[in-house]
Amino acid sequence: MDCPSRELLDLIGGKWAILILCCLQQGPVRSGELKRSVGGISQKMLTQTLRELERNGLVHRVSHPEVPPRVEYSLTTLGKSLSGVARELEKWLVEHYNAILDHREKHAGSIEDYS
Amino acid sequence: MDCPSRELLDLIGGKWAILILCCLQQGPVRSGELKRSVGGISQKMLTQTLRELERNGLVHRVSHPEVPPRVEYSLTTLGKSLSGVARELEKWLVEHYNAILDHREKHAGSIEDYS
DNA sequence: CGGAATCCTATGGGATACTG
DNA sequence: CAGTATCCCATAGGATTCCG
Repeated sequence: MDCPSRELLDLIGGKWAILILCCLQQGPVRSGELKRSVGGISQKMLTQTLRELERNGLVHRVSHPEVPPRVEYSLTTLGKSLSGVARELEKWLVEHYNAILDHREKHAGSIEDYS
Repeated sequence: MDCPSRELLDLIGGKWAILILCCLQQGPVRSGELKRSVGGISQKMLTQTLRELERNGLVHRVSHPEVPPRVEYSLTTLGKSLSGVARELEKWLVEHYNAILDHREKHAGSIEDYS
């Protein structure tokens, strides 16, 4: 079974990629601010995830040769189009999240209770 | 930063969930056949993922009281609607996958090469 | 045949300290 | 300030075996 969706999930399925993409939707953001606005992300994962996004052409990195250093990240065209997809995901979830929660509750404990 | 997309990824971000949902799109499939048609999945992950999908109301499980046992899985209404979202993901990916691959190649080795 | 129960490893990800 | 380098752990997931 080959299902391209899987590939996409490899791109954005990590714990932080989507959050970062969301944070970049408003325009260029510099590293430190990005870290704060994502919230809870470690320095390591911030860099690592950004490198990955960069490698896939979703995020653009600009390093200003100043001191102290200043680095800004922004979405590429490709990244913007992907964040559009992310909004589709959001949309689906907010529409159906209650249904999921409801089902979980009904299912809590019982095994014989199908819907 | 809260981004509902993340929640959805928790639902289907695993290694197998999407594949299973795809395999169920054609209609009810029994366990063994599902395992074969997914390909490469272990017994453990098959059951585990199905239980999770079931728990979230995406998949429906019917056990026929026969011997040898026969169990069939199918998509619920919710599951079907989700697999629709999956197709959106697919669509995006097939449209942009080459762009991603191209970018990766250009990026291979160079760090200073932005797009 | 469908699945539960173990055991085990690979790795995603966190905390921390150090550099330019 | 931005990033790298370690160290460490929790857990996702694979292989295998046993049960109705």
